[in-house]
Amino acid sequence: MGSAWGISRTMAEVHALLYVSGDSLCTDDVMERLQISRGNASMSLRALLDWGVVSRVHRRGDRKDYFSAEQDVWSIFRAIVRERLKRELDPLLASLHEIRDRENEPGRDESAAAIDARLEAMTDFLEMVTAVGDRFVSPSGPGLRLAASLLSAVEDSEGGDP
Amino acid sequence: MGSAWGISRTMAEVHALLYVSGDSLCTDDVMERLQISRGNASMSLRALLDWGVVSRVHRRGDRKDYFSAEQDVWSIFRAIVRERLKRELDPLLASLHEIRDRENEPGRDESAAAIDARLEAMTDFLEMVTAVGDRFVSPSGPGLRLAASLLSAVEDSEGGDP
DNA sequence: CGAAGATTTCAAGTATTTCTGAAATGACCA
DNA sequence: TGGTCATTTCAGAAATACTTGAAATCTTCG
Repeated sequence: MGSAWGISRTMAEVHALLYVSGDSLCTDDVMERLQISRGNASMSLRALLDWGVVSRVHRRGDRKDYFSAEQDVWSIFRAIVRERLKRELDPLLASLHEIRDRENEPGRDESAAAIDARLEAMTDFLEMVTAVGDRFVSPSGPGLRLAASLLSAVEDSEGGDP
Repeated sequence: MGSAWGISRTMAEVHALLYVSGDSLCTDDVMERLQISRGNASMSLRALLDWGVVSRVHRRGDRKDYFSAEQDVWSIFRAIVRERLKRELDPLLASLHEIRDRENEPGRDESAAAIDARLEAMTDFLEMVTAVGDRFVSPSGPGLRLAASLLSAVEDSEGGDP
């Protein structure tokens, strides 16, 4: 699956394998199917666990760990959005806040005020995006699904080309 | 600005410089401010033009090209979403279609059918996401802004913790 | 047309990320 | 408790991605 998902190629391959196969596979299965090293398989699986799109499964009478991928595409999508919001927006907002706090000191002239205005426009916007995103990404509630219904409704009601 | 935007660090820096400064700057300004090579500056600016978040400005009586960043945060966001949909979802969907076309040949057994079902679930989902995304990313129409109003309304009407 | 100045391209170098494989750690059972 | 098998870690190797700088190309003006 696309390598440009904000995750490494191998991680994407491992997820694709688990999702498509539908089964739970153990580390050795993954290594063999994808021809990757044990360490790589282990790290990729752990990362997928952290993303919440893969879960560990124990088989009775077997000491190995097995892994299976979440099968609901909505859950997968939510997990991906959640993780990417966290990784991409949060650090950016943190930096913007830091800058804002630092800026309230010296002799402020006209152009500094204009700069601040632009930074604030960006900050406010990203805070709004984060707030909306968090709402739909939260594990409980109608969340993203409801959002999509609304968006689809808008799409349908707009008719053809204007 | 965050380096994890799906674009390179330098490109992000160039955009941040142009956005924050508010002015139009020429290649040499960018090189000097960010201490980067001419080639790098040129390539980054071109990429930003491709993304549609920076535009070329000509000053009469001056042969140099000047560049200025889009100032409307909504437009910036739309451009980023548009480009990322194109780069991340489109290739993925293309692969899925290719697989689907290839799969309709040999002796199909039970597990092959199950695999196809999963691939189709994913394909359908991504097509839906693309369709909704395209609608809101399209240059004309209320687009994303309307979407956000709707999403905000939902957010507000949900009240506090259930 | 030709010179001057600006931009783009690209091979080579540098930096960053990812992968490997073996050693260390952990888990279970007799 | 010690042995066996599975998992995790991590330093170095390999693969990617980014940057540079100079040559090639393009544009404008005299």
